[in-house]
Amino acid sequence: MAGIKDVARKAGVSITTASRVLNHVDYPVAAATRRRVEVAARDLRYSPSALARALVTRRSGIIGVLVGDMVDPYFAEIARGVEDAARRAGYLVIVCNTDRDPAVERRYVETLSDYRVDALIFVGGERVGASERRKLKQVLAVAIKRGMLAVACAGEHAGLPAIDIDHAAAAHQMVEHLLSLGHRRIGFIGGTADVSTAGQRKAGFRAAMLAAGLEPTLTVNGDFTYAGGFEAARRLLASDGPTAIFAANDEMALGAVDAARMAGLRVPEDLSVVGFGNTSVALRARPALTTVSMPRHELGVAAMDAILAALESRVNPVEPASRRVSSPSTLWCARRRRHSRPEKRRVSLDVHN
Amino acid sequence: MAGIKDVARKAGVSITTASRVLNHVDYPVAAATRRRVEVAARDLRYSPSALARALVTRRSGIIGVLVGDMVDPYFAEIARGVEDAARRAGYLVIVCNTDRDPAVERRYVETLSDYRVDALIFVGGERVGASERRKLKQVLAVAIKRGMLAVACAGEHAGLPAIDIDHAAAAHQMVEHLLSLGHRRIGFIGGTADVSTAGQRKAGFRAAMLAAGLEPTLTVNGDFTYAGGFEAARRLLASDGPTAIFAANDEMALGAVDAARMAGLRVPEDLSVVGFGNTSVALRARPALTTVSMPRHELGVAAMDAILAALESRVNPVEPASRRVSSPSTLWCARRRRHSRPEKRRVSLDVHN
DNA sequence: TTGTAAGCGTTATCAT
DNA sequence: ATGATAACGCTTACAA
Repeated sequence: MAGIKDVARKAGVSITTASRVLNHVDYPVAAATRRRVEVAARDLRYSPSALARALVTRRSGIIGVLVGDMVDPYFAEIARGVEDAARRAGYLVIVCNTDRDPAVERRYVETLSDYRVDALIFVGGERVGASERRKLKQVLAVAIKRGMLAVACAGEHAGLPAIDIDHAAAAHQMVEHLLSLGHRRIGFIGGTADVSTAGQRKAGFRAAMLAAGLEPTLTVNGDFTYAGGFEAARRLLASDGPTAIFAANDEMALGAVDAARMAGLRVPEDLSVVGFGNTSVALRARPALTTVSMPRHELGVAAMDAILAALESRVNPVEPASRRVSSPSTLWCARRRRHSRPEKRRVSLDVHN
Repeated sequence: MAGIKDVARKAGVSITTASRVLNHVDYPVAAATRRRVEVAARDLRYSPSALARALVTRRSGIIGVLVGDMVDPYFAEIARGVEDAARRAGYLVIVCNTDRDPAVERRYVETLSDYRVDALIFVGGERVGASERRKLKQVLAVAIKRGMLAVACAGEHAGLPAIDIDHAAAAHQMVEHLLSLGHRRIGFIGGTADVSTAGQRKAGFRAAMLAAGLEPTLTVNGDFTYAGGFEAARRLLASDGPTAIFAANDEMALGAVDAARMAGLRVPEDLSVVGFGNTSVALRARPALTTVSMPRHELGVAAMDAILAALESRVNPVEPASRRVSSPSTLWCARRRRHSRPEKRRVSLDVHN
């Protein structure tokens, strides 16, 4: 394996000079010398040891991404965004599947720490309450104190600064959309209490209803599953017939659609059902679901960009300096009638601290 | 950041001794000394530099996985299998999205090579014909000569040994299944010619038909898309009505189903349609599609296991020694009639060279 | 413009 | 059972 030493020898220069030609594009080196080194490197198929380089520069050029499960498109799309942004900047991405297990997360954080990854990105909200969380936070705190960067993306995680859409604002928008369609009796199917984003969505729903002078009383909690949505909708429809149901995620919305049909209602003629997340399953449903679009790919890109910015300026992203990023969330509206165009509204994307 | 030096000092021993305690579990070290080192390491939160270690041991503990697009569940499931197996063995996985672009692949191979990853796993078949392929092969050849391991998984790639199901055998099985159902006029919708596995599937179809004394004349080529399957099926149905259609992938099979319905045929009563790949879209279709099950997760695991075995014995997986692995492919049969159980048949999984 | 030499944090080879 | 010390391949003051 040809090293820089070989290149230097073949070019008849010192290792230092070779290094300068190979790395610092701007460093003053005689044109002839530069040429010789470049030729030598090519001839020898010089492959710089990123390991050795990382050891001395204290920059590995590797980013660790922790996802629940990369097979889940939700995580995959975000991870892909991270990877795209990473590649553009010359970084590599290590993907870790944690299955949301805090113990696994902790072990990964330790290992990635050993590899001196430049940053950690936790994708998706954490499941709160687990006692293992404490250990994870500790390990993470140590890693961060040692200079490692870490952010959460699309969900809260270990109290890290988070790159996320504003779930409350997005939910707010969706309610306004329903209101503009003439709906007044709007039901809400929330998620489980242990997921922070679920609470934010519900808060947005309530705020929008109250702002319109309506009581947000028709709310039931689901568990993010199709079955949970089905059951929750059944309850909502039994009690006091809403004309629209807003589910905190698409899966539950789909369950609600079927529950409505089971109850003899036509969707969307008799009942409007909207979701959150614009997952592929929602788009393929018939009729397609109106849903809050989460720009997952862009969120991944934004997370990586935040890391990049911090890496370059050596500013910890925890600092207020880098709180805002640009990508918007949109409302993805299924065509309710022929010829109507999908509607889009902007919702700001923030870095929460 | 506490290094081994700090641990050694705090424990009052030499770096060598500290290293021995920390790594070689079996090396003879006085119990008391061992204890002191362990305590020191814990107190200092010693984080061994995997980089430094990799530099000297020439083993990075990192595996590079190249996929077309990690958002595609096809790739994601295989990559997840790789990651699962890697984690068990203490390896980390760098995931690279190539979008099947040979130029991107080449750059990734170079970069991963610089990072001295222990092995490369190319997931999914390559698109042949591109001129960039030559360069890729060259770069790869150099990397391999330098000791890097490389295999292909679920498709051929750069002539590398491949961990894959036997596509021809699987297709053969599927045809036999259709024959056992009484079908004689069986149509086949192939994939594009530039994908090697497509050719293998068609070969399996032909062989099975001929073995049954039937002429495999009803074959049309598609392009792996829903639309392609639709059009191909239209042609098949127009010419000479088959009672069953076997598509080289699920997407095309779905297109065929709709084409049949458009032609006034009931599926599966009037026409049986089967696919290949048991992708989620096939399983969610109504009625669910009978399809050849590709054990994607297991393929990923098998690929990683092959790498692991070679890594431990320092045997290049190209050698005939490690050609066979165990996981089987199965035929996933949708329930055609009530109460009938999904049927499973085994198809061997081989490492092709 | 170029070179010398001191690390970066480990492991590994000899000694003792 | 334990310890110097030389690599590993590179970057980077500091000189010249």
